[in-house]
Amino acid sequence: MSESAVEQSKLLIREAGLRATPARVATLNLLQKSSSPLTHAEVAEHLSKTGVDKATAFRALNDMTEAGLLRRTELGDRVWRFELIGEGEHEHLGHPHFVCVDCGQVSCLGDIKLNQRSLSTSTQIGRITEILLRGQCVECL
Amino acid sequence: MSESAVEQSKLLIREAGLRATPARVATLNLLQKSSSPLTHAEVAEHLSKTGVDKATAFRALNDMTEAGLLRRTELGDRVWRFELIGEGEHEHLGHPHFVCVDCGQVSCLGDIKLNQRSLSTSTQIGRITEILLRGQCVECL
DNA sequence: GTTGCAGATGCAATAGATTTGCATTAAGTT
DNA sequence: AACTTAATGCAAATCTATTGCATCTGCAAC
Ligand SMILES: [Mn+2]
Ligand SMILES: [Mn+2]
Ligand SMILES: [Zn+2]
Ligand SMILES: [Zn+2]
Repeated sequence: MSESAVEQSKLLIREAGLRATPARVATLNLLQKSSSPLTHAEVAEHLSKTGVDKATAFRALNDMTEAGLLRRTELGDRVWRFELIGEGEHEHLGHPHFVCVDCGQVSCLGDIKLNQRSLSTSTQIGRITEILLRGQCVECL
Repeated sequence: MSESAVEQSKLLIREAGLRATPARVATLNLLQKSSSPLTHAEVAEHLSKTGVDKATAFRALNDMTEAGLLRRTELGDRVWRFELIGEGEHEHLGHPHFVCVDCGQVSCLGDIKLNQRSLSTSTQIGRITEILLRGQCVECL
């Protein structure tokens, strides 16, 4: 992890109104490098190598989520996952995800849209802000 | 609950290879009348009125799910929900659901489809078997 | 560079949903 | 009616996440 990346994380954290502690900086940097959302356990295990308690890891994730730096979602396996909120992304309007029901692999998706007919159905239900797809990944087919 | 409905439930349960106990019959009949999937707690509370323990309610739901009578899904709020598998429905290929992130209301949806572009994206990911939409229901908008 | 203090952390205890062990009961068969 | 084995009741245990509290530390002000 480059020096500048650490400094940039510290800035982001402070801008969000939180103190830039080692646990938070490490968490943010870890999520920055990850291509899919990470669970509390995954982050906690990473941080534990530097002696950080899992309660602290969890609080780092929750606090940064409340502060608007991260997004927290539950993808159907009863475990919270956290990911960085991208530059242009709206805080509560995330991108779609895919979860493999066999191996548990999670993928972040780009531009998934409903067809016209489904869209009109959906407006009668309310405002859709999140799409989650589940199934079998190519590995597990 | 009509006599014939009870007898029909008993038959269904026995056909699935399970004993037709009062707890299971009551569970099946309750789910039959419900228009959206019910949680463990909701079913357990209903059954508790007739003296059924919640562990039994949980086992009734899990056992009938394993036996192929029910479908169990987690819609993002860390609680299992159960619904009858319809006549024509495939066991693992359910219908889409919508969950209101504000009030928690759950709706079963009919024919939600992805648009053509998203469909081709999805085949590169794997086989989609379930779609979950989240957002705000009309009540909460 | 030192100080002060609100915010952050460690550790253990707790919470909420679901599951499991085990002795006892009862469904379905003979 | 008796028998065999699945199902149940009750309590204890799991699993994931949260919280209380004493102690520590980031960082802003001297
Ligand atoms: Mn993502
Ligand atoms: Mn449904
Ligand atoms: Zn897979
Ligand atoms: Zn609502």
